[in-house]
Amino acid sequence: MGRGKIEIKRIENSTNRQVTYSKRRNGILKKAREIHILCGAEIALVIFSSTGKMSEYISPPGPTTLIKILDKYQKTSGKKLWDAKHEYLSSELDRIKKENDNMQIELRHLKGEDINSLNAKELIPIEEALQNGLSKVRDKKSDIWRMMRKNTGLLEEENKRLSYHLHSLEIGGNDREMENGYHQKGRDYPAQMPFTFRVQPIQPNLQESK
Amino acid sequence: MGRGKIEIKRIENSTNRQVTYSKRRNGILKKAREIHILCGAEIALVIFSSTGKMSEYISPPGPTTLIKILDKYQKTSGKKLWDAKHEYLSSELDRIKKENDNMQIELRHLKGEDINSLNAKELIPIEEALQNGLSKVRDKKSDIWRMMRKNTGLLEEENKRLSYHLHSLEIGGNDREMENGYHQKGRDYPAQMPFTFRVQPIQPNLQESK
DNA sequence: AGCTATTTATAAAG
DNA sequence: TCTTTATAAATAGCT
Repeated sequence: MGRGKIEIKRIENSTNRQVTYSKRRNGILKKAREIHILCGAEIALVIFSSTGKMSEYISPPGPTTLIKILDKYQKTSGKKLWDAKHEYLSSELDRIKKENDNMQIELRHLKGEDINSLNAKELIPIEEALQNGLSKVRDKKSDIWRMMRKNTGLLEEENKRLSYHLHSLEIGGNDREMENGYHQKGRDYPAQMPFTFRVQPIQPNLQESK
Repeated sequence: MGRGKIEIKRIENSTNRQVTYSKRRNGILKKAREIHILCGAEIALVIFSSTGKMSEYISPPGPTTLIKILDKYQKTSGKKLWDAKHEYLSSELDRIKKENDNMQIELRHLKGEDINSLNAKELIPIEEALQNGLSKVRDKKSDIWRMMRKNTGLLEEENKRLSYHLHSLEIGGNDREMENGYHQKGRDYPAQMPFTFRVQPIQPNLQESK
C-alpha cells in the first residue's frame, strides 16, 4: 500500500525505518482503537521503537485495565507474570469468588429463582431447608409476640398498683412524708419503689423468652 | 476499505461484530508482526474478543519478552504495575469478602440461623422470602410430578396399544414374520417389541424420574 | 469461509 | 517531520 510494494524484512536505511515506524505505529494504534470500538474487544498494546520510544493503547480506559488484561492473559495462557505473593492473592481471590458463586446459587435457589434446571431430587433439600427456615422464623416471631404480650401484661399490672397506691396516698398522706417520698407508715407495696428501680422487665432486645 | 464506508462505533449486529472482529484481529496481528520485522520494534499485543477469546502477538520471541516489555513499560510510564497489581488484588479481595459476608448472613437468616438478634420488623421480609421461595419450589415440584404422571399415562396407553396390536398380529400372523425374529408363537407380550420402537414419550427435559 | 468493490494505509517523493 | 499522491492492503457486504 504505497507507491511500491515492499518486502517484509528489516528496513536497512535507518531514516526510512524511522519514518515507516512512525507511520505504521499510528496505523496500528488506530486499528487497535477501531477494533475496540467496533467489536468491544479488550486490548492492550505496548510498542517500543528501536530507539526506545514507547507508545501504548489500552482499552477499555481505566487505571486498572492493563492489570486486568494481564491477569486474564495469565489465566488464559497459563504463563506466570507475577510473583508468589501475588499468586497467593489471586488464588485466594479465585477461591473466594468460587465460594461466592456457590452461595449466590444457593441463595437463588432458596428464593425460588433459577430452579427450572433442577430435578425433583434436587428440589427436596431446598424445600426442606425453606420449610425449616420458615418454621424457625415463625417460632421466633411468635416468641417475640408472646414476650410482648407478657410485657404489656406486667405493665398493666404495675399501672394498676401504682394508681392504687397513689390513690391511698391521696387519701391518708401527710406533707412530710410526701416530701421525703420513700418510706411511709401503713401498708408497703413493692409498687412503692420509684418506677425506675422497680421496672426492668422490658427486654430491649427481646433476646430471650425461654 | 470495504464495499462501504463504516462509522467507527459499536457494531450492533452480533454476527457481524464477530466476523469483523476476526478479520480485523488478523489485520492487527499482521501489522504488529510487520512493524516488528520492518522496524525492529518491540511489541506486546494482547486482545480479548467480547466472547473472551484471547489472541496475542509478542515480539521479539521468548518466554520473558512480555515481562521485559512490561518492566520497560513501568519504567517509561512511571506507572507501577506490580504494586498496583497488588493493591488491585487486595481491594478486590476485600470487596468480595464483604459481599461474601453479606450473603453468608442472608443465607443463615433464610435457614433460620442467627435470628435471635433480629426484631419482629426484620423477621418479616425473611419470612416473606421463605414463603415465596417455598411456594416456587413447590410449584416446580408439582410441575414435575404432573409431567411424570402424564408420562406414565402415555407409556401405559402406549403399552396397551402395542399389546393390542401385537395380539392382532398374532391372530392373523404368518411364518414370514416369525422368521424376522421378533414374534414368536405362544403368548406375546408388549415387551417383545424392540425397545427402541416402544418408548418415545419420555420428555427429554425431565432429567430424572422419581 | 471465499469474493470483489471500495475504502484505507502507506511508500516514495517533495 | 508534514503533505501529496500513486498504489498496495485491508476489509464491508455478500454468498
